[in-house]
Amino acid sequence: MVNKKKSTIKDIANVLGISPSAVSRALSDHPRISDKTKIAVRQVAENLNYQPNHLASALRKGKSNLVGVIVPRNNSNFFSSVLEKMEEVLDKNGYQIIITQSNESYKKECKSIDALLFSQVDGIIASMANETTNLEYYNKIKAKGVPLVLFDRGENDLNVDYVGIDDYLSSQLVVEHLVSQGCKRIAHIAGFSHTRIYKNRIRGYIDTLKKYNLPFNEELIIESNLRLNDGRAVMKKLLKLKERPDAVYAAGDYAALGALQVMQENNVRVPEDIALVGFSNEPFTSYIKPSISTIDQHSDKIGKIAAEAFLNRIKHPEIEVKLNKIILTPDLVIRESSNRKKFNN
Amino acid sequence: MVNKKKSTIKDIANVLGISPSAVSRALSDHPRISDKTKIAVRQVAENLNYQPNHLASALRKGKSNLVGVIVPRNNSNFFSSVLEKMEEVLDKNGYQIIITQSNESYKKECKSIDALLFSQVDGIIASMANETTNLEYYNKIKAKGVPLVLFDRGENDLNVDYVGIDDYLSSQLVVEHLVSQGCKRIAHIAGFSHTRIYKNRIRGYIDTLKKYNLPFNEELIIESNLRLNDGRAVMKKLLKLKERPDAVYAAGDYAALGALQVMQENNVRVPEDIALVGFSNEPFTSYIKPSISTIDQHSDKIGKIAAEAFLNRIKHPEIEVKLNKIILTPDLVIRESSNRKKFNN
DNA sequence: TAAATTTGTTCAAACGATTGAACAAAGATA
DNA sequence: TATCTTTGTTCAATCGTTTGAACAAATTTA
Repeated sequence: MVNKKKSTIKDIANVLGISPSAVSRALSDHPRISDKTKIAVRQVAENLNYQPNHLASALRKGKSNLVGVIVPRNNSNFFSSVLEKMEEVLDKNGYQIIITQSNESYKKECKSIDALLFSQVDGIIASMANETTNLEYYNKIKAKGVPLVLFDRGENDLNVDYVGIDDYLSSQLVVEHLVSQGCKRIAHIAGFSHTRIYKNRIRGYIDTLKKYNLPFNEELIIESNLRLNDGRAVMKKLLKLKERPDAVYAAGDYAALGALQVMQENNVRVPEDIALVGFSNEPFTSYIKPSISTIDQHSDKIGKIAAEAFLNRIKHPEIEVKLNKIILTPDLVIRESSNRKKFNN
Repeated sequence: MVNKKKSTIKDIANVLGISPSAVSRALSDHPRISDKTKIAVRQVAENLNYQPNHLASALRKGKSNLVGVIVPRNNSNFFSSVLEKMEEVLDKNGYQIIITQSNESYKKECKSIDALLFSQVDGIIASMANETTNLEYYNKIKAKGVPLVLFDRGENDLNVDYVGIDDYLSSQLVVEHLVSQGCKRIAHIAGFSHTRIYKNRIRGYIDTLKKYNLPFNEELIIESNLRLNDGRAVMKKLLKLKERPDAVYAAGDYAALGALQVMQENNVRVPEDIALVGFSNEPFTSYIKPSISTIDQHSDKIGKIAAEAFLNRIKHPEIEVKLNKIILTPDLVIRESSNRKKFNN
């Protein structure tokens, strides 16, 4: 018969006839405790199947060793890859992750923040929902003195640590590549410009067009939620233009996929008639025919750096919290959907 | 200047000149507290930006309102969809989820279990790693008296609640469908048979072949990890057989995709030369050309039912823990990769 | 040998919320 | 008016661990 009652530090103390504090110190390897006692305590702890009560120590120590992470959705490879790396780094430092999903909803995001603060997390690492424009809730985190790190989707106004890639440069890489493939009328399936990262991608797109003296055309840039169906809808509009584009740059891979489907349904050859580039390097972009060129965001690095930024804040609480941006350089992955010259590699 | 010190029940008591216990009862709407006091307490709590300390109440009450979830990986749509629904149901009942990933590794799974028990979770909902055959760690959960619910990947020997689909029936549906399409030599890219679900899929496959008097051929069934590259490798082997199969049933969508790639690279027409069916209804199966027929596992229902099974255990701890299987009926989603007759719908 | 230091341990007060029991005041009942 | 209930609150213990301070015993130093 298994004993279901959880054993405590007190039980160990009773067995050995010493005080609970001695046991506590023995378990945490306090220098003032004799080796003899330490060994005995560890032995008894093992026998009693002792499991320290995290709640009690967290309460006493004022820290839970829990880190809350908020992601818009975790079914994209980008986020699950970021999370995996984050977990790895934090785990090594004795922290555990609580993951919550905002599902791109502002309301859900607020609930997540409340839930995390309620759980007494020692910090929050978040990527903001698309919908979020009101920063009140994020300021609540700061007001509580809980370290906050943003990644991918962040807002400068919050003045906290941020990790992401250079979105402006990403667009520049994409447009320059398309230009090198001979494209002259480049359309952009954009994200909503109220979100900083999408605004930057739009800016990069427009500026680079100008740099190459290509006409910037209002009708070639359409903002959307970047889901598969948004990509489809936008592409249909683009195909209806009197003058079709000869390249499409989508600010998200799912939108790019939707666009590709519509092009294939309309017998548009990719990349010969219209070249296509996506964004995020979701795995499926390499699976399908034609494979889709895209921007790689270094998800593993982002996860690692965000976790380290948090750890740094914890280690040096004296350093004033201020905007501290870490911007990674994106990689353009050239695949079939935009490769007209057929490189030999 | 924002006050970063977190306010406690005591602070509220001080402001109002009442005792902390009165405040505690007021906040939990105790009938013996006057409405006047309740209103005043809520008012002050609001003003002080009071956030209850979950650790303290959890410690006192002996329950954390945390549920640990272990998934092999959360980058598949199946698991993220299960998780989403689980979270929804548990959230409504005041529980929060801590997600950990085993990455299909037994060692990581043990670490996850320890971490969750350490966090004093009130229960664990898990889908076992492929690698796991030793149930010692899962028994540890039971020994601690922590409710355990398994989903998708589970073991009967643990004698706990289990939610999953009927794997045997899934194979039956697939094989019958392929037979109806005129296929006679059906290969199976199988998962490792030491895992119960894959064993059942294999059994269903073999039995249904027999039912239709089709020859069962050892060389047509190959076990693997079911990743994309495994699918590729197995398909290459199958194509090298003197007598090629005319249908391939893969026990996972990624393996099916790998197989599809290899077939396309070898100019095998799908479904005309070889029909293909996958398993799990990952979104990409509907995106690609040809779209892949697959088995839908009702991920949302699984998430919901698993969460409810946990809640039920909590509500009725007196009921003896025993094997309680809930088996859902799978749906076969017929798409282009196996549809030779071209239905008109 | 007395005083100072080191070593190993215990004591008791925290951490913040909850809760059974106690109790005074107000209202109802006899 | 005396007694019983009800109402609204306080007291004090508790959950399991941590930690500053105290202290006795052993060891070193003067």
